[in-house]
Amino acid sequence: MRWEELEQQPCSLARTLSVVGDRWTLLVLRESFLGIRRFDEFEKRLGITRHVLAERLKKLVEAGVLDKVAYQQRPLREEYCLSAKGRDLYPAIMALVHWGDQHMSGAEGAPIRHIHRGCGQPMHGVLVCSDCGEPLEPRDVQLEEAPALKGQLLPAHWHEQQVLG
Amino acid sequence: MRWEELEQQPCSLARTLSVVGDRWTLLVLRESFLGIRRFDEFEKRLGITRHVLAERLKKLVEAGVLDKVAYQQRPLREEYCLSAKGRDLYPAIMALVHWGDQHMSGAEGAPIRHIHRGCGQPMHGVLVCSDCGEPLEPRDVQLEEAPALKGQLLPAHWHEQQVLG
DNA sequence: ATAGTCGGTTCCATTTTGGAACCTGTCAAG
DNA sequence: CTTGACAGGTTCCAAAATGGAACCGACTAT
Repeated sequence: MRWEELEQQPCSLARTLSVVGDRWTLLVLRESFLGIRRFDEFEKRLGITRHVLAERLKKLVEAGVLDKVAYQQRPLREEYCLSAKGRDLYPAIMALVHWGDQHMSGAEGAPIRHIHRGCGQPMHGVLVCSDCGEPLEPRDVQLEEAPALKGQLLPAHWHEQQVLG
Repeated sequence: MRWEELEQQPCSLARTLSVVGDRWTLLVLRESFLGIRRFDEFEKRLGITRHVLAERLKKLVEAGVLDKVAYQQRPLREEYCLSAKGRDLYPAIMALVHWGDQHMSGAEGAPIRHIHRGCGQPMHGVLVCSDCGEPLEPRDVQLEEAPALKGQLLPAHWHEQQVLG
């Protein structure tokens, strides 16, 4: 499988990774969530090369994750703003950040604390079932292939295994 | 910034990406969550080259995300099992999958449906506040740099902006 | 003796990245 | 009216990562 094929794969993870699955893209989006919108600000804050930054921004715009919006004419200057589709990546980014907080922090603890304005407390994101609200454990989630893909996605005998923690 | 420096950065997202932030690693972990454990199974199901697969598995073992466990002697054969640290990536992977389900599915809908065994319903993961249980919106989360890093992580005037959706 | 299995390693051509220099409009200062 | 600065790129080359295929080593099965 090569990279261009990822988007075509019948797997939502692969399809997501075809948009955000590389080294720099998620860091660009982190900056977007912090309010960074301009080329040179991304460049300064990330230390990314201009070449790669231009390419990533272009891809994110093509994917509809960022919108290119003019903020002045003469000379034309545009900035990159999160679209609704881009903002929907927030849970994924928070989940990755929380894993880093848990498993990759030194003795000093997490670099950034998150305070929920609703309740005023330090917090982290917890993934729960959209139906019953219980925290999700891998073992509690049963997978069902879409009818058209029966037998193509899950390993043989998947239903007999208790593999997920 | 080059890639080896990522792990050293005072940012939990960058640190997480130093482990799982490349094209193939998350797909390897997807297979792990489906119960795949052996080299040749990863290879067959992913279409990854043996070269890259060997390197990714080695990195994941070094990072403590997978454990290398012998399943036979003579000849020694080992398989790669998710550790607790690896299983903690489940929320992040589910969040990425859900984004793909929402934004990258064609007319046929999501390739895989998730049923919560607890409540028996089709569901997806929702990220909620660990303290009050409300769904998380970017605008509701206030960021505070750790004392030692004051002024180094957030953009100037971050607190004056309403940027996040 | 021969073939097959599993888990790799080696080699080379192609792609992607890092790093620096250069380009294009526009304004502002000297 | 020349010089410099600024924002947002593009171009070029060397270095690193990847894809693809072949090879290897320890064993087992026929």
